[in-house]
Amino acid sequence: MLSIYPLDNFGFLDIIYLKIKIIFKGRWYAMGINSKEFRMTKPREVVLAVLRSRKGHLTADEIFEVAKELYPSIGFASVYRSLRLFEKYGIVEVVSFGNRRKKHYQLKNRRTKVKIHLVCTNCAKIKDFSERNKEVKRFLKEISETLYNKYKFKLSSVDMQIFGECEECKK
Amino acid sequence: MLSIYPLDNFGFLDIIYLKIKIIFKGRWYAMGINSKEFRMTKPREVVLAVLRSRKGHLTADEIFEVAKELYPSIGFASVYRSLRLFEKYGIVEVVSFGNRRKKHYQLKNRRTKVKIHLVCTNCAKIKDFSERNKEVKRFLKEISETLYNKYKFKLSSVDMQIFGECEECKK
DNA sequence: CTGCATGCAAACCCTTTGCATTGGG
DNA sequence: CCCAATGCAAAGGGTTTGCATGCAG
Repeated sequence: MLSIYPLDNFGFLDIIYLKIKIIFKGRWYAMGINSKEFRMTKPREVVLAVLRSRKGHLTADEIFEVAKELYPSIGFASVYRSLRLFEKYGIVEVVSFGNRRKKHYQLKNRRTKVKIHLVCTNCAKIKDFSERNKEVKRFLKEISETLYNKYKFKLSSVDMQIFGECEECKK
Repeated sequence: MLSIYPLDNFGFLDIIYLKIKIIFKGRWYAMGINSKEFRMTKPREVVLAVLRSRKGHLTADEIFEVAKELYPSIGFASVYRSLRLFEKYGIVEVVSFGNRRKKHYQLKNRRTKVKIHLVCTNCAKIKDFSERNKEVKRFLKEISETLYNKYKFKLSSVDMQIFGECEECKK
C-alpha cells in the first residue's frame, strides 16, 4: 500500500527504505513502502532520526535517551524492535567491541564493505574511521582475493576495531 | 613466593605467567609466580588447559563444559573469574562478533597485533585466520602510519571480523 | 591462622518477549 | 474493523558479585 507523507530531514538513507522521494508544493515528500511488512511509524522515524543525527555508533540506551526528547512516550522495547527491524532491512548495522558489554548501532553505509573504529584503550572513546583511503581499499581487494583463492571464502564485509591510544590520552 | 609443580602440557604461553620452566627427573616442572596476586590454582590451570587445547576462540560455556571433564567440581564463576584474570594479565583476549551475544575467549598471541576471524553469515561458523601474510602485514604497517600522522592515534592492536560465506555453504 | 580462591546462588545488565491496548489503513 | 506496532512489565541470556567455606602458605 503506497502512502505519501512529508519529510523534513531528507537523507540519502531514505532512499533505501522509501524508494521514492518527490517534491510537492516546495516540500519534500516521500512515497513510501508503507506495507504490512514495514510501516514507517513515529517511533521508527525517531530512532532513524537519532541515528542520522549522529555520525557514528550509539548504544541502545543512548538512542533511547535522545529519542525520548523527540517523542517522549517512546518505550525501550520499540527502540530495540526498530533497531532489529532496521538491521534486517540493511539500514542499521551492529558493532561490538572486544570485552565491552553493550552493542553499538549505526546506519549502514551501503558503499563501504568495511567499517573501522578507533577504540582508545585508555579513555574508552570510540571514533569512526570510515574513510575509504587507499590503504583500506587495497587491503580489502587483496585479502578478498586471497581468501577466495585459498579458502573459497566469499567476503561480503569487514568489521575492524583498531585499539590504541588517542591524541588526548597521549598528552 | 616461589613454588614448583609439574606440568604435563607445557606450552609457550606458560612462559608468560610462569617465568621459568625446568626439567627435573625427566619431567617438565614450572617454577611459578605463586604470589598473593596470582596463584596458579586447579581451576585456573584447567581453564588455561582448555584454551590451549583448542586453537581458537571459545565461549565461556564451551570452556566450562570441557573444564568440567577435567575437573568436575569447577563452577561457572571460576571460569569467568579466571578468564578476567587472564585477560588482565594479558594471557587471554576477548572478541565479539557484530550482533552476536556471547563473547569469545582465546589465548593471546603476543606476536600478533592483529586477530582476524572469518565469520560465515550463513552457518555462523567462526574460523581463525591468524596467519600474518604479506597483505595483512603491509596493511598494518601502512594504516598504523596513517593513523599516527593524521590523528595522532597510536595503534596497539587490531581486531578484524571478516563476514562472508564459507566453502561448505557456497556448495 | 590469615586471606585469597572457590562454588553456589542470587543479583546484575542488557536485550527480548508476552500481553493488553492503540491507531492507522 | 482488523491487525501490526506500541508501551509496559516481566522474562531471558550471559556475566558478575556476595557470601560462607575451603585450603594453601
